[in-house]
Amino acid sequence: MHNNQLLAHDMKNSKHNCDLKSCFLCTLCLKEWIPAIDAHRQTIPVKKGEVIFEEGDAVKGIYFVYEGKVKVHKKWGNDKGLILRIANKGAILGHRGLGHNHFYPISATALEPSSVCFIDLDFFQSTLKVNPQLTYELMMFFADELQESENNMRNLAHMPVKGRIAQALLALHEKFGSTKDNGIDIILSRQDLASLAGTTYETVFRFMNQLTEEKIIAVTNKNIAITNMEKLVLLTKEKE
Amino acid sequence: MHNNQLLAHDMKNSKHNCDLKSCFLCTLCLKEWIPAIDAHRQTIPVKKGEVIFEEGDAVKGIYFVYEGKVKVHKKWGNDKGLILRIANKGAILGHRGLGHNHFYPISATALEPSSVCFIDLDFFQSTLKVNPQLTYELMMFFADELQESENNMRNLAHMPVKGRIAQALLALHEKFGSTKDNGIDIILSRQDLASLAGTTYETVFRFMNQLTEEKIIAVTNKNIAITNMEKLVLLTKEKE
DNA sequence: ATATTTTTATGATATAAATAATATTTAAAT
DNA sequence: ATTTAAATATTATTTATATCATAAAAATAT
Repeated sequence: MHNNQLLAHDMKNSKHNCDLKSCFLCTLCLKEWIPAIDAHRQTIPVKKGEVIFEEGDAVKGIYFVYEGKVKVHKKWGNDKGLILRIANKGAILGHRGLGHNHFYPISATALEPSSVCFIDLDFFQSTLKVNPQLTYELMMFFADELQESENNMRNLAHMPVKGRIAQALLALHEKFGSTKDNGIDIILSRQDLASLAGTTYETVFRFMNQLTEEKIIAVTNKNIAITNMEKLVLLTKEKE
Repeated sequence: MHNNQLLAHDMKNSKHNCDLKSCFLCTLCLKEWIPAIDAHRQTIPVKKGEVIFEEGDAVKGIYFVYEGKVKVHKKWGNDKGLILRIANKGAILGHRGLGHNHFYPISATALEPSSVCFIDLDFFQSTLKVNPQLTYELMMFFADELQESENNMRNLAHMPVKGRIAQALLALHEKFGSTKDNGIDIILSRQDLASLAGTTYETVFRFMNQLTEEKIIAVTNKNIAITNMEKLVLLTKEKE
């Protein structure tokens, strides 16, 4: 459904094609296989806010982010949700659609103008067969993701909201680094930050104010800078 | 003199050693590799409540459950925790220790007298190299686990406790089936059920009473029977 | 340039679920 | 067999966080 629209776009934009050497797929494949990837990939430009695939869609293939940032999220009802991950340059996307369920368990939405590379499922399966190293690393990647997911699960169950917000900020800082003025190099709406910490907009608003008052963070426009890393880390630590 | 000892030892082992054809590992390996597994495996009996490995321990290898049930859990503070999974016969255990972090992110504790098969990491890595099919299926298994973990994450973030308890009971029923008298075929303490639903003992106590009053479940001794599946499922569907 | 939608701001109120406190039953250990 | 420890039962109280309500400011579309 969404894919049809997206596929229609890609013919025009060949200038944004990736360099075939920096993403999860290309760095882990035999170099002899790269031409095959080149022949099968489809580069798809996505606008900010555009949905790449949606929870419940049949899995047709797998994506790699060439440019931009994409949020991976799950819905609950029609106004709540949870962001599970933010995929950036080079990251694999849609791999949750592998496994024995052939429908995406999550949605992917661009947070900024992005460009993703699409590989259809059949070709991806062949790629796995031809590249055991890729299969192995994909397995390892899943192991890491599972570990992180279960950490987050434990945090949702037991860590107070303020700690979860702190944790989210630390993870964003770790993943996206900081700009020249020490701000975390990603722009997120407060609602998205709330969905990342598993809470509501209002609660994020309140605690962000509190963190600012405590001089643990500094917010300029939409840019968040961590000014007291120790205290922020302390907030994520279990008590007693 | 040695003979008697050996005989006794053999008898003990043959009773508890696995048949090399039913677990995750053995069903997915080339049959030619089975003797190698046989030579490297170590069967370990574990008592009820015994810790097989603990969160933070260095990863030495991987386990397969031959007999019994093992809870996989994460700690928070020293009195709180979260059960992530209950591994039963045939299941792989400790695979969260694969990935790039070489310390177990979780603990494994036997819920009943069990028997597990230990494979050291080096040999397991060789096994993966020799058996691409195993690597592939392990990757798929991780994909499934990640999907389940993220479902649970969303539920922890948004589903009310009663729904999460319902969800936990449904998952237990799905996984362990039921005894002749329609009870879910696992005995869990209320505290473990609480840790599985991500809540406290008292809250589980309250809602289990409520579910019993509503004739959705029936509890006899420690055995839980689902008497109204539809209503139980409905509780997991209530949004907003 | 103006209308409309989305995001942000902020206090008041409601409530779900945790915590606390205590009694009792059951299981494990000496 | 008896002490000790662990699991269960139960109600009252507290608190953390969501919900509600409303307004202003930005951003996006017309």
